[in-house]
Amino acid sequence: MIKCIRCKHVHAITKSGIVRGKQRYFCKDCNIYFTLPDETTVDMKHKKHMTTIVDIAKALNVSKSTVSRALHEHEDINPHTRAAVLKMARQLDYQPNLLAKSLVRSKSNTIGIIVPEFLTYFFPTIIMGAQQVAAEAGYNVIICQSQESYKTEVANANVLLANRVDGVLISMTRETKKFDHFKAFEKHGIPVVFFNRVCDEMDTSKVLVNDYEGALKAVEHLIKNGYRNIAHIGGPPALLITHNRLRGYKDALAKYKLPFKKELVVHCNLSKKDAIACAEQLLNLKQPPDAVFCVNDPVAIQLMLLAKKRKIKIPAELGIVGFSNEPSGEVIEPALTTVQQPVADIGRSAAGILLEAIAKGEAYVPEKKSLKTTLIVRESSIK
Amino acid sequence: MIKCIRCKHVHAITKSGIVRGKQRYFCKDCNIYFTLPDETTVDMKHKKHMTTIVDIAKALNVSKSTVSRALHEHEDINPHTRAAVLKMARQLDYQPNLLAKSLVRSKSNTIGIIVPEFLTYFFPTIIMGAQQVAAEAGYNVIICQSQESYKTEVANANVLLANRVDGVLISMTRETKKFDHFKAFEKHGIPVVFFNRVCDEMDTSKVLVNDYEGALKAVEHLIKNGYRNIAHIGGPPALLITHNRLRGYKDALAKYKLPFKKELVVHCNLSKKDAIACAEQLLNLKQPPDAVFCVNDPVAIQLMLLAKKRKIKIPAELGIVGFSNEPSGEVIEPALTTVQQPVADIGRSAAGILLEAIAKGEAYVPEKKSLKTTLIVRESSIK
DNA sequence: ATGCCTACCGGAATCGTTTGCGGTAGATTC
DNA sequence: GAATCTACCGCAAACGATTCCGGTAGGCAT
Repeated sequence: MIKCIRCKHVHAITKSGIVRGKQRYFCKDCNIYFTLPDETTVDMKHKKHMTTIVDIAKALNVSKSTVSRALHEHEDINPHTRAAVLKMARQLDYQPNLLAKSLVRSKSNTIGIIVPEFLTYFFPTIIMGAQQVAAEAGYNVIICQSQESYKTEVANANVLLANRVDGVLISMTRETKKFDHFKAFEKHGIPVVFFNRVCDEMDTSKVLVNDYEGALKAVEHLIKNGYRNIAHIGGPPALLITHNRLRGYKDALAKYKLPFKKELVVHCNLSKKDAIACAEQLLNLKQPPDAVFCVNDPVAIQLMLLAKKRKIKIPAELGIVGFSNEPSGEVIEPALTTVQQPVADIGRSAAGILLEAIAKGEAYVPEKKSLKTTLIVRESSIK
Repeated sequence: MIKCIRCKHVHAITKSGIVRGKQRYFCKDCNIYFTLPDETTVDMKHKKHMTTIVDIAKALNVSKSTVSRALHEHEDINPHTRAAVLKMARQLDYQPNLLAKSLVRSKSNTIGIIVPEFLTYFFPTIIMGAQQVAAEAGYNVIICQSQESYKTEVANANVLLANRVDGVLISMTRETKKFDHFKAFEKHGIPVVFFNRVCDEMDTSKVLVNDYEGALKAVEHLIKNGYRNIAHIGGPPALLITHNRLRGYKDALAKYKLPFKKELVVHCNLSKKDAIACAEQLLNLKQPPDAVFCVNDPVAIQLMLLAKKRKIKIPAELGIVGFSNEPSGEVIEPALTTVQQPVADIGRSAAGILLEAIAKGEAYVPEKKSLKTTLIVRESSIK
């Protein structure tokens, strides 16, 4: 018969429905409902248990507060107990549970990064830089790829929010036009730093390279080397870099009183295929350029490949300058002159600013940082 | 005068030392110690509060259990209350606190990745692949760079342990000879999958590319193209890939009854400097090789650069094959023949296996996966 | 002996969830 | 009409830390 779990009697037991698959009983004496403990499931308590501070506390017969204090060089602790705790912690190889710590401190020591993609060397390098700085400060990094899609970018933001990151580094999608998902961070006091693809509508810190200046230097270099009919293969119009580099190109021409011819400017969506198309378009001109400033190195390389195929002599008949200094530019012949961006520095700067913002909290005032570019002169641009 | 916080009287109060900078009192009547509440610190409770389930619960006048259940399509919930909860959650724009969830579930939905470096395109691409499948399964990724240092690798492992990751993806340092930091994962039931630089001493899943087969194909290709005195620049002896590629090299020679000459095999630590040194060593031989199979593309490129400097004709006088198909190999002249590895697939496979291991728990049996390579024939190896 | 001090230690609340199980109202059954 | 059922809901205990503050033992002065 069924015994009441309290009075241990059997006389006043009645059934009382089935809950969650198990028969429930009611003891009229004790006025209590109960179900029988599950006999089937054997003690599967053999889960790999990680040692906690209570384990240490028990082993030493002290309270967990004491253990916690010992582990954090709190003043209210006897050096002897402290030593004992430290020793025991090592013995049981204790690993603090950062999740619990984050929960109670409401600080996760984690920063989030949202980048549009991860394929080129560009973003990985930035992330590496950021990760280095973060790691030194004891921060972890959660990385999200938005895949150039607004929708996943919003999802990414929510993931980071849900993980209670202490700050976020963002390079936007090229299709992002609404910014509520970014503003959500601000609303909760989570600092945000944009890099590269920045958001003008938000009053946060921003890190980018001085594209304008880089482009100016590049084109100026071509002019100084005797090129006069200089073309430009630009990037997609939606991107800020496109405008800035184009502006640098124009201003360099203006500075040396060279005419701006709009047939010498074409826009490329940065795919390999389109790069070749743009190159062809320029080389097919009745009056083809004697030099081209390209929006980035891959485009420059496609142009160079095409020119070589057509037996156009580089740099004698065609000077080429790229942008971004990718490894390939170094080994191609002739070696590609390019504008180097301090890629890892972008990540480092952004992370540094972010950590500062996290530390200062409310008191922090956003800053804009513009990183310098340097022209790397190789063979492709020296007549 | 000082009033007792309980009896509100002043007659039985005596001082009782100073704790944490504040005067403490003792009421002999109530037998109670107390300090005066701090008047100075004004209510700074205006911290940005994120809405929690109790906020929702209060707003709806239900218990937090009900809210939790409503949010998780639990069966014990009335569709109406569920709808109300969902609506209110949206109104207050509730973001679940994953830290708290992880704590109680003892499952963080996070996987860790330890890679030796982050500079080449190789590891970023793997990570991207892994990150993709992880994200699809709702997992976050924490990335650590060991910087090819055993010490930081151990530190990385501890970080991941402390963050209670559910699983780990590892590509070892080349100097790692002790594996306790890896075994710690096993001890706590955290599955580990090695990729690329695997650890033979551990009985876990491993993902790598079929280096042996790739090397075999590469050298066979050289032989078929008429090269007879084929050298090999290998990697550091500590790495498995070094052995496998060397084995492929040897077996290819044997297959075609070509003699193995040990002076034609040199080992390179993969740095640029050492690559040049190795290349020089081979080219300086009394009887220099007529072809070289290199452990990877960067090494092959350094060799090619040196050979070109010495006016050695490639591929006529020297055939070269690399390994890993890096972008630079495509633009160098002559274009580099290489063995392509499915890089992103490594990450995807490893992450897939890891997720499976996490899901199956104890029941999981480790597997070894070997990914196929493909030989990409370009110009540097066709006489 | 009586205050008051210092130097520690422990109890308990808290962070935001999940979850086992007890409780209850109203319907249904015998 | 009593026993039993269904369909919910709420209480409270975890999870593993941190931290506020009360408690206590022993020392020193008066």
